[in-house]
Amino acid sequence: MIQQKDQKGLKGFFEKFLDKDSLFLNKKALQESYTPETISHRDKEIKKIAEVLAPCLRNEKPSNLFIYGTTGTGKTVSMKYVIHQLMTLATEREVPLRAIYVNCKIKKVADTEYRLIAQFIRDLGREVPPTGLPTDEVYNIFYKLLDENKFNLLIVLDEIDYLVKKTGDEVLYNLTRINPELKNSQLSIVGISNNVVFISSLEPRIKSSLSEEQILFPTYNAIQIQQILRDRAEVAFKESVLQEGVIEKCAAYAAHEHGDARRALELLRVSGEIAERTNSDKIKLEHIDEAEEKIEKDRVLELVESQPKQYQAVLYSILKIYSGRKDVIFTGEIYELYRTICEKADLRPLTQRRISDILAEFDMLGIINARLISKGRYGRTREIAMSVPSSLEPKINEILIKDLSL
DNA sequence: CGAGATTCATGTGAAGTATACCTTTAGGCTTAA
DNA sequence: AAGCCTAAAGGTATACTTCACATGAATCTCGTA
Repeated sequence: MIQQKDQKGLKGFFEKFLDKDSLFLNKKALQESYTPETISHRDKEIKKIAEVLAPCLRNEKPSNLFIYGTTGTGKTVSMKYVIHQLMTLATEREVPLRAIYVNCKIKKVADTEYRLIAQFIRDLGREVPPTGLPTDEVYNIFYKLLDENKFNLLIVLDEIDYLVKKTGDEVLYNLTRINPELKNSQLSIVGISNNVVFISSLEPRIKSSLSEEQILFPTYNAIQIQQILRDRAEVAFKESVLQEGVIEKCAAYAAHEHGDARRALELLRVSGEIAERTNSDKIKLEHIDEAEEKIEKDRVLELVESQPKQYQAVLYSILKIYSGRKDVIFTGEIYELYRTICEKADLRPLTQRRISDILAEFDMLGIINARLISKGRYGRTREIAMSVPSSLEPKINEILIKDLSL
């Protein structure tokens, strides 16, 4: 917070900020949205994707494709990379090809059947209302859009397991069955999932249709991550701003988390930001530790802040009980406290049924750790514990109190 | 003592409801001929 | 008479509620050793 007396110096501060040499050359290279020129250690996978999808350049329908592997193994980047190349070539050669990338995990965008199809339509350049239309009607608009113009459509469904978990596999069934109805265009689906066993949980007919081709992305080892980091760092940072061992340490942290390259890159970026902010002329090892903390903190706090009020009230009850007694909690206790909190926060309390679902969602988000247990004679319940670092609890508490105006 | 039966506290699926939003339709008003 | 606007009617998706049944191990019950 900048105090009154400092305000005169604000201009000076900005000037100094501008004059100061940035450690970064091109920070974008470390951001998640960045698609690098070349992707290391994924040649085989990328080639395979390309092989599967190539027919669409000849206006033939490529096989549906299913890609799986744990987080941060480069599934999304590789896919985006191939799409990018395909699209460039397609425009060059005037091949009628379009690609839609959707992340099904994003709430309120693509987490129901209706919203998913609506999102496709929007991506194809037509507006549809957020609700109110029959789902059939939305499908019809989609068909028509496809049939009006002749082109090949490539749909990439990232985190497809979330979609199925929430809405069932009917969507996939409908999508895989669209093709025979289309006269002009063709539709291919690429599903991406972190969950390795996901595909086997599908109904056989959908399973076979979706996974005409499958590609597994193996995890990176520490050496590979190091190289990925070096490649990106070269683009992102100015020369010799990295202290000896920084790359190795980032890689080690990430390898710890089963080879998650995304985390490693984020770690490196945030370390750079911290170094810059503290006026260090180099990124040092201790910046990484700080970054590690900051990332987790930001992730959790942002998540907490973005939750709807009801969800926050539930979380507040959990936090309140949990921080008073560092032990597992049961659903009943939470619900009881939740009701009194609703009263204080001027909220209409939801039913226990609903709270049960909300708790399950928190579990999925990784804010809490819930386990279904039976206490025999004393019933059955979820055994719940907070799963965020306890150092964050006061901060979360603060946010919740503010948001719920308690 | 041990095999079933019982029990508790809540999970969970299905169906129903409230709300917000959409399109269609019918009526009323305006306008131009 | 045609055209335009508005409000009501009729329909949907979504978030939530209600209802009813499922769960599963600690505990109880009761026949048997």
